[in-house]
Amino acid sequence: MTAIETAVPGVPAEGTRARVERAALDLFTLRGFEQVTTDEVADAAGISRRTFFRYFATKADAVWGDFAAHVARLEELLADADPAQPVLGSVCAAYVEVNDYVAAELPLLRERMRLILTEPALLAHSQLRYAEVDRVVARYVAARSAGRETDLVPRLVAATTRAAATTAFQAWLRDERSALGDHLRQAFAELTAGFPALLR
Amino acid sequence: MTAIETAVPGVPAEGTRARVERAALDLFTLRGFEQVTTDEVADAAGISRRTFFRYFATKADAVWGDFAAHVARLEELLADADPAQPVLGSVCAAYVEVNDYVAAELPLLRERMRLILTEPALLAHSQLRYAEVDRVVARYVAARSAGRETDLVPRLVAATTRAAATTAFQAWLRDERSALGDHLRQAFAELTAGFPALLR
DNA sequence: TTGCCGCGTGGCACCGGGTGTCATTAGCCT
DNA sequence: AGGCTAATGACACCCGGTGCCACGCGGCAA
Repeated sequence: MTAIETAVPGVPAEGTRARVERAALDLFTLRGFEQVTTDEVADAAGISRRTFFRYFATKADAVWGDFAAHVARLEELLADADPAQPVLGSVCAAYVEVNDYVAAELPLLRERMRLILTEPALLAHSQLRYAEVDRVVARYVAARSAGRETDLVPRLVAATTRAAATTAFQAWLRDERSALGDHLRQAFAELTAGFPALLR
Repeated sequence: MTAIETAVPGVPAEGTRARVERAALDLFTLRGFEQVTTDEVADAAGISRRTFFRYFATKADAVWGDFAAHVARLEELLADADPAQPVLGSVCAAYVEVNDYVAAELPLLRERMRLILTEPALLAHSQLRYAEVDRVVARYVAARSAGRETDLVPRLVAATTRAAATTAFQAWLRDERSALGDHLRQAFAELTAGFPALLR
């Protein structure tokens, strides 16, 4: 496969990153993450393998988009949360809001998340990304409950809410027509109420 | 570094696996997972690199011991659980019991878990191992609640209880003299009660 | 215009994890 | 003794990731 546009050295590239992401997503979705080499992705995007690794630290990073901005937004939402609201409620609300995408972005999100939650190598890698999210949440809970970020409860809230969110994403992926927000709210409702669906 | 015992080809090896695990654990703990090559581990254990990968599918697998047996025991505990007990309680109890180690095994467990939860590459890899655990738990919850393994609630229980268990392990690692069971019970108590520690 | 410089780029060599293949060797069975 | 099985080790290879260097474009100053 050859390049659509030949890259010009010395030029700021202007949209190269997005083009590489598209090529990566397409190839990974089509043939599977492990079956595609970084050489092929780079080639499809019209850059060299070496340059690919200047845009993305690892092969896996090419599917995450601007995840750092996502985490930053979550952090802002938590910082702006009403202190009168319960801590756990604020965390869940922030998760719901940060994942409130406009309709046009949903297909891309689906593609990303399908890869991340389906491909073993990407699922493993996700743990490293989600660790950043956990730290943000744990820090917030610690601050609100006058504890330390490394205490059991802040970490527990971070780990379990994130697990719930991930599970909601899985459910969303399985049902093409469902709304992500509904799954998230249902998952958090179960979690915060101690799984009432299991009472019998 | 040279071998303690030179391996004899054709002989069943008898304890080679355990020797490799020890060498790996020692080296990883001493110098860090990524800083040690599989060549060095193999050499320290007196085998070739190629043979190392016959005992362990990946470098990371050398720190997990017989994890499949661990998962199998959890599955048995769940199968033998009292059907009169609440589902969630059975899952938590099984987690506590499967992690009820005799004192002599605790230092080894600490070493393993410290590596797994501290080294980024191992933390990422852990996701793949824990996915097996999640499936076992989700299957049990689905069976008890007349649902499917892929439904939201079974997956949710599996993901959140496992997240709670992992968090308990982290707390245990931070406190040298604490009991793992105490952390697990406390984490599960918080989880199943909807985090009462956060009420204010 | 000429010459210099910064920077994105690509080529290349290298490292390390992981795999397929093949020859070697020992124990065992007949 | 001869043949079979199974564990091993050597070798070549693939691929992700990195360090290094040379190239070429645009911009800037003289």
